[in-house]
Amino acid sequence: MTLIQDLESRLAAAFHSVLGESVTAPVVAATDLRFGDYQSNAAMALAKQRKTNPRALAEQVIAALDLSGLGTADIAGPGFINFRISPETFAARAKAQLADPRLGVPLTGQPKTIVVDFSAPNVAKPMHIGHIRSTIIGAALASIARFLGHRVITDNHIGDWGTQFGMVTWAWKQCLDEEALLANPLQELLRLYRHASDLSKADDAVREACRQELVKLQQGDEENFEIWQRCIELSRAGLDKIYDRLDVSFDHWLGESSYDAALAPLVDRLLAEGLARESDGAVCIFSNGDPADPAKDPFLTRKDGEWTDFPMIVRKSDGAFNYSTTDIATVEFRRKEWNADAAWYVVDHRQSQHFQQLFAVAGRLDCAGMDLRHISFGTILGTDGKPLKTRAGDLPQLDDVLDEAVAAATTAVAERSRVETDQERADLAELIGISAVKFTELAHHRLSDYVFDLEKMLALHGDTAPYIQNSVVRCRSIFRKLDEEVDLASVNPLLAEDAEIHLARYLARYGEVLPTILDDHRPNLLTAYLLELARAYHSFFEACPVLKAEIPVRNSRLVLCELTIRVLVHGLGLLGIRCPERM
RNA sequence: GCACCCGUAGCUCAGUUGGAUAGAGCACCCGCCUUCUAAGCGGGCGGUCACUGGUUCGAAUCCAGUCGGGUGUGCCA
Repeated sequence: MTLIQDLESRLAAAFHSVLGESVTAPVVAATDLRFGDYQSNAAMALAKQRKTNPRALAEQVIAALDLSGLGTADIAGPGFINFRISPETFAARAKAQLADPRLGVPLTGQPKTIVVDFSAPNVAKPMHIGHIRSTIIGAALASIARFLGHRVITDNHIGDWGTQFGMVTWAWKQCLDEEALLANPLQELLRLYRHASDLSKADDAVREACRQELVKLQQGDEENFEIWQRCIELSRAGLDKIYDRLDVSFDHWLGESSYDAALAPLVDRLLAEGLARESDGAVCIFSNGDPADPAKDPFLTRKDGEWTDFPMIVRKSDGAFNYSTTDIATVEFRRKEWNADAAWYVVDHRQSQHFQQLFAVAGRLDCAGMDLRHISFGTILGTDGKPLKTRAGDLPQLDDVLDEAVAAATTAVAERSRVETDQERADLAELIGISAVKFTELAHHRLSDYVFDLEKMLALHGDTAPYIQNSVVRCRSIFRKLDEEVDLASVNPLLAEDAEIHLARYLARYGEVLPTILDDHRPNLLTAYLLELARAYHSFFEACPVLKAEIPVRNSRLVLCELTIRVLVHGLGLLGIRCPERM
């Protein structure tokens, strides 16, 4: 049980004895430590409902409140109830947390089967900087949900059956450079894609030819299928390399092509059941009048002063299926085969309209009970405040960005690091460079656009991954210099100094912070917490010598050190970030 | 036109169901390494939370409107 849970149940009991009925009395971490450790505003809210005096109610509740073994409570202002946790309580918490493999984090009361759909790059194109948000946020949310006790299935729904394959296939037949393909497969595939893409923008005949190549592929043409297969193999190897580097993996790689066989029957069924109909040669799903407000209807749009149809196209007039078709087939598969209760789509905000339609369609099918979420995110900007691009006007490739980050980290390591061998320095630079990129990504609110600034990301100080990693490294250094075995499990910590109490206070919050992340799918709540904890540790480190302290105090401090390492390493681990031994 | 997202310190960003004097980091200024890793610590400077109304004991947060920015808007994904 977390401190908040403990306080809430005791507070609820006190309210019950005063009011004679059950009420919920939320407790939150205090907004300002001057007021205490935790606070509840419940007396004000409940007094308002009952039209009584909030302060008087709070006083009655406090009189009835049993906080034995926790701390004290008092009333402030119009009726805030402030809780002050005793150092002894924090000490006991630290001891228990150290003995708990879950570090004080409760399991969810309602475990669900959740499919997390993230990353999902288009095959035949190298991953670019835009893929990093989905990949990093998705991986973090998946591992957090899993740790909290959900059954999580991660699925890389790669784009391997869409229009870009028509383009690549067309260009492959026109101008494939076999030598270049062997030397650098992804670059050659990208060249082919760009070649076709550029030409088809200017030339309708090329555009049509590309479309036809896709139709042939989807209809089982042997030559096109062979080309497709080779593209997939080559691309997959390139993608694996990047995922290794990012330390990201998936339970499944069920791309669009996995659903190929389901597409035609799906469209037939939609037609037969009257859920879709033909329009301009395409098969489309239209509004069914729900919701009644046309502004909220994802199948309507306003044009020339009238609400007009904005259908979801499930079969194009050329006969090919598209993204919408595979997505409907995919959600049905996840429901039926995996028995999923929920699916989280970690995809950028520009596709929100698509997901509104998809979710509405799922509701009309057998997926009605599923909790479908579009976990959208904003755009990555350059330092000029505009969407990040290379000089050529494309998005920078992810591998190049990671290389740049590692190069910057290499310089920093050369200047600062205490590690000795070249190999250690190279490993450390790779770790720090990539950690910094990942952490920066996770530290932002996912919905806001953010400026991608390598220099700040790899800063030697400030709110960055290295700041947290450094606190772990400093902490580990103490244990390295400790010249005896200490049985930390048997230590009963004593907390006297402010810095010790403050550190223990933040350690106790780990189990309170983690579950809140899933309320709105916000990994940045965890980065903020870890930064606070690292800050508390650095302050403690300066103020409270460990090895020089007398035995009982020293052992207390060792408990705090060990627990800090565990929480920081665990928290960073959930975010997909490792800690070095030294730096 | 319509829909969605955003507007907080010079810069980059936090701010959990509405809470108390709105917080970090960077930059700038002043201190701290013969003592466990200075990628650190302590202190200072810095904001009319875009604007206007409303809801109430209380609003950066909720509602309405205005201004500014971004994104999407029938066969791309």
